[in-house]
Amino acid sequence: MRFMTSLRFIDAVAREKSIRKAAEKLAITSTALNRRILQIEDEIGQPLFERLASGVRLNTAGELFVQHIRTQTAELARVQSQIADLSGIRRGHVRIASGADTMRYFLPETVARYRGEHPAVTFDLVRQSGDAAEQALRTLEADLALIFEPIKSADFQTMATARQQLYCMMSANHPLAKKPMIRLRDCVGQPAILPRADAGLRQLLNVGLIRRSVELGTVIESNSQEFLQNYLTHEMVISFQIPIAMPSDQITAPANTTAIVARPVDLADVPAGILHIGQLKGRVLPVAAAKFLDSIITELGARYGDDIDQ
Amino acid sequence: MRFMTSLRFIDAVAREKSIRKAAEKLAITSTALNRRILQIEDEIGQPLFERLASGVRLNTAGELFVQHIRTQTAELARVQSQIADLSGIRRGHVRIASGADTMRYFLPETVARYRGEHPAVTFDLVRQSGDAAEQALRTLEADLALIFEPIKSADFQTMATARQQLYCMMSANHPLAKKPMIRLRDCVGQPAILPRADAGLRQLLNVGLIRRSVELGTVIESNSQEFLQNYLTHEMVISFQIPIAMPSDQITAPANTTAIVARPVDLADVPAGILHIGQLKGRVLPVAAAKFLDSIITELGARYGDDIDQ
DNA sequence: TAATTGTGATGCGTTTTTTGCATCACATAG
DNA sequence: CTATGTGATGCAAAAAACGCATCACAATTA
Repeated sequence: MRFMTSLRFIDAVAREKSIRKAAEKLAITSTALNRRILQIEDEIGQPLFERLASGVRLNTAGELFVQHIRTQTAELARVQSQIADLSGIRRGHVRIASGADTMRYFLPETVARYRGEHPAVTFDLVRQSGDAAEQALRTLEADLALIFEPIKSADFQTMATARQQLYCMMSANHPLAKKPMIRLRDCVGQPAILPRADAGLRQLLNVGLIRRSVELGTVIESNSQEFLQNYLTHEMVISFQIPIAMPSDQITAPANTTAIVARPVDLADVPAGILHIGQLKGRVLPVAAAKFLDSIITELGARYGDDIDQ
Repeated sequence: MRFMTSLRFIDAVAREKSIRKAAEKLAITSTALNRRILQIEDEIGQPLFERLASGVRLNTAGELFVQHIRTQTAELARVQSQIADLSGIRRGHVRIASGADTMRYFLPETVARYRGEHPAVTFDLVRQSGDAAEQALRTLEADLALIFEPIKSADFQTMATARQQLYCMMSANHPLAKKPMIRLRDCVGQPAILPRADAGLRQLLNVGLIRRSVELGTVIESNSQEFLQNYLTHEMVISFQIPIAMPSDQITAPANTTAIVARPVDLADVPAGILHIGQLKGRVLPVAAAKFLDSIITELGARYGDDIDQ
């Protein structure tokens, strides 16, 4: 959209905090970009940026204006999506910010099913921490966020939730694999490989560990789900996971049929965590995003039945 | 604002329903305007207008897009107003749609007082019927509307009301001027000069006349308050008015001290009408408009005390 | 029926705006 | 003090927007 160019540029400068850096990203010269900014500032009647030796920074007026730019951009996307929807084929672009949990199996499957019905809809899937995902909603870089546990922002509007019980993951040969249900006291001193502290799962687990005064032998911390999962085949360690991040056969499989097994952790030790699916409060989503949200809710319903909530 | 040009142009074409007519109003050639529209349509990916032999008309996509343009324009004005407000001096522009009643004395006085405090704020005051005023709010051509009686649209958000008793106006020599309170039966067959049917006052009066089975000798109808008022000095006729449309001395003055006198109509015959002050539902007003609304409410409170409501 | 009027679309030369290069002025870090 | 980064600015080239003349089409009028 040509008429949005100047606004897009200002947003870019605000994000980069530097005209030259933003210019490079936008593939224009800094002079052209600088002039566009000066022109808008002239039209507004006062500067939007403070000029520092290290670059630029939004002043109060700039904050207001950039906020306006972002909502306007999102609104335009919504209207375009709505217009495209008139022609029958659903078009559009859906931007999702989510933790790693749902990126493994849930989102690939759900997105694939949706794209099967609406091939003209494209997706952005950004894996990030819960805090970052909430921030992405606020800056309108994302339409939807899927966050496992704690929701911190009052701007987050939960559209659906799913209760997720904690599971203990280990090699099928692991002694604990014989137990159908894991108590935290069984894990005392067990070598463990855990997600990093910014993951909702880790925070949930920590609460349980403190409550039961259990200490694990944490040998590795990683924010890579792939690493956590694959490491289990190489060393006798335990890990933890929630169902939505596990392939469907792993939960139900009896011992010794798969290399890695999952055993539920007693809810008395660690209560079920909540996976929140939501958007920015008060925002009207583009058609494609709204429909995909329906799709997510349907899929959660099919998987977890009573454990989901709208 | 330069980046709004194309959008403003499209809005103009939508209103004029003709590219050439809009071009004339915008002081450009029809070719330039036509090309801008074609360009936007190209970017959107589908036409916004139907081309007819008599001009153009918005299609469904166009309706959506123009709605977006109008809200964005209003939003931009709000943000600009907010930014200007940062610098201390309150700037901005307030657009008011109102019936004739408040245009006589109330708005001139209230606007003057407000501009005394905030000289940088400018005003548009459009006198129109209640229906037209509601329409102006919807198309975002007005920020505030003052409407005496019936509110028809669900999009109208009442921010304040003032009860207004009907008054009978006449020359001080008129026989009815001797009565301190007018009953409708006193008016049977009286030559009267009334506002036209689209005025809220007329509708209110009609209900009373029908209920009491009274017929007036309606000799003149006019939508000009000036005419109604001034005609009373030339012929022995009665007219009707609400307090807000009368100079302050006319209500209280005893007979024979002014040429024209006002006498209240018994509330048992004609109930008090409601003056509604409101905005488009859900809209966030620019700073200047919001503050002026406060000013209106304050002024109403000072004049009518208990008879106002928020 | 034919002429006229009014509509939006388009080719082309002109004007205006935007862009990029080179450079300046300034602040900060080494 | 020098080196390196920043945003601002003069000037010429490139790009976009504009206006004129004209076309094609439809509706209205004679």
